[in-house]
Amino acid sequence: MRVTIKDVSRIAGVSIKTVSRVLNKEKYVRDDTRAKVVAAVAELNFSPSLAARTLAGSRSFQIALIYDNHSPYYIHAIQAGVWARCREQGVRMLAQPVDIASATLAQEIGGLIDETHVDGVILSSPVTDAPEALAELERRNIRFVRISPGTNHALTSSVFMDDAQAADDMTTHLINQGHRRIGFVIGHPNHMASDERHFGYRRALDRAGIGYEPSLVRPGEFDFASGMAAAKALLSPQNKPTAIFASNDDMAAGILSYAHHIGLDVPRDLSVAGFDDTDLAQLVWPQLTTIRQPTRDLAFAATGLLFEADPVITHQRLQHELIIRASTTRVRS
Amino acid sequence: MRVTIKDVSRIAGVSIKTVSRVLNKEKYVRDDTRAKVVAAVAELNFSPSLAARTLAGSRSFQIALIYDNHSPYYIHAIQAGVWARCREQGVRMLAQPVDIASATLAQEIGGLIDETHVDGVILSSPVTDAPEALAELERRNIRFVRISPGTNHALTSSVFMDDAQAADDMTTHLINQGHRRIGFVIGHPNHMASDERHFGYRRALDRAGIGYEPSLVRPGEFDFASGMAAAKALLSPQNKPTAIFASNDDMAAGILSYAHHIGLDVPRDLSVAGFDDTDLAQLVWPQLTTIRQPTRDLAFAATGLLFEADPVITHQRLQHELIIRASTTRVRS
DNA sequence: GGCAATTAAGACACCGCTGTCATAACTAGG
DNA sequence: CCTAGTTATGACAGCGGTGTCTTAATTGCC
Repeated sequence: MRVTIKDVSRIAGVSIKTVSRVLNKEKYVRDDTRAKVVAAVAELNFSPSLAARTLAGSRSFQIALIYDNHSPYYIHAIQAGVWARCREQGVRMLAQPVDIASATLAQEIGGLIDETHVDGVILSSPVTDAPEALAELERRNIRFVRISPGTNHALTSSVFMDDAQAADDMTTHLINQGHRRIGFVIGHPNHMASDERHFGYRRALDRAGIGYEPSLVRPGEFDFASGMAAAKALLSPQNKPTAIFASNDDMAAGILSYAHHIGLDVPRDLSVAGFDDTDLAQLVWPQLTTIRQPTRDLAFAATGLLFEADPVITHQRLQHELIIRASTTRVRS
Repeated sequence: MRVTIKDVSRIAGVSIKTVSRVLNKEKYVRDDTRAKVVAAVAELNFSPSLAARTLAGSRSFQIALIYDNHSPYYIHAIQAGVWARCREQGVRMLAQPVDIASATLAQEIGGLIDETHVDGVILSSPVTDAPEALAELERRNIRFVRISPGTNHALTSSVFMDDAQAADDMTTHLINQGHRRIGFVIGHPNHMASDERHFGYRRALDRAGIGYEPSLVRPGEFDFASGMAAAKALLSPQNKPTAIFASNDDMAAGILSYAHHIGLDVPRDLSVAGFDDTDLAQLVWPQLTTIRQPTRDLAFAATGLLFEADPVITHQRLQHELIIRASTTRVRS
């Protein structure tokens, strides 16, 4: 049979309510009483039933992480960050993949909340900007924090980095290395960060007095294949970029692959830069110059905001970092 | 206020027990009664409280996926497979990372089960072979299925692939391409699959009448860095392998990187093969010849076994596939 | 030492469902 | 038409905790 709070109370010689107080770290328990309870809990190896606590109380000790992102690296880092913070709080994490294009998105999220009574929700991009999802969460009046939202910043607490500034930094770095014809691959249109990065690229060019040339800019989807395709278009004879800056590492890897394929030497013939600093950046050759996005830390911080006692809306910006590796170099004169 | 089964029963004009019957697809409900209930559920957009169902009933509609694996690709695929199967069953998945080296492993798993009352557990390698974890699950008499266990096969249902045969296939492929000096990088010692793959490599050599040369075999840890380190050791002048077979793709990527670093052309000067066919295999250049491990399908199948009504111990072998890409070629004469 | 304020502990209802048991409504066979 | 068996539905307790309220014990202060 399952060990219950009753067993603990019997062993400790107190009422179940007192055990409950100790479990929940409430005050008004004498130290010696607390000690007896703690001892009984240890002796019986008691873990309280989440189901019962949820049903009787006003908390469920669970939060949900909702995501729709097909980059394993990104998701892995996000999960790790959320999980680590949950662990500190003694709260369970429910990982919930969704499809933001699905017609039943709101229903799924609503059902999740009703079924599980989660205490809060973490939204990762691009679910952060799915109106149906946001509306559903608002309607249920549940606390949620967004990681790198692109829109509607006043709505909730959020954590993010400055994507525009990061892209600006990278572009400026390339310019400082003498590059003037810098290709750019835009990210997935669903992600607001894509716009920001695009904007940062353009701003840096502007400031340097370099004209923005549409033929040097290509759409992408954040995946390897679209990186390859973009490279193919950008590396045509009339374009002749000396560097290509991709909006994420996967696409940069695609560019590398295509460049090798047509016999270019990176970085001698072409500099390639990525964005995100996922593990992949170091698993390709040459290793990618990229922007370190503090993904795990963003997730960790976001989860911390969710647990904040005072639910005031807070925005936390985490610092990115320009990581210079072997895939970029000074332009040949 | 929350919508409860009472609200549904009132709208439908039946008792709460009847609503419960419909929810649980029990028999002994007339079709017209069922229709009334279904309509009321839809009208109120009712989702039953998991906490209440868990507490009152004998099921929790949740299972746990326990893993300790630092390959994002692998975990991503495993999660996706488990999740897809859970979704079909209307069951929630609790993802639980653990540290199999931790002294509190058993306690953590025990606590998880006591707290959440999960209906079953999926174990992914290498937790599949952590004795404390297995003992704890046995002690709690909970159903669990293992994905690619290395030991103790009679203990539980499991799904797996034939790692030895796969490594044999790959080695044989290299031999057929004329390679005789084939280096091998062993996987992480915690993983039983490492032994199997190592064994398969050796068996293929044997069959071809090629001697097993310890200097051509190096330990690894399943990560990029250990692949690089192994390459450094293997590519010494006295060794001169014409091919290196790594026990996973991450290490193969490390080998590629080191080979490029010292100016080797892959596959002209050196063939490199991986194992797993993670996304990474196509994100490096040249793309890796590797073994496709049906990771997602393994997870999907394992979860299916967990839901099997009749809990008979079943072992399901899924087929691997030799994927030939650009990183290997005929040996130069 | 007496009284109010504070601290400490327990009694008990109840959270929203399911399991068990009782009972009502049908169906079939003689 | 009656009885037994089957099908359909409901009443009610109880799962294991927490919230609220009550009461007892202790403390502080004049």
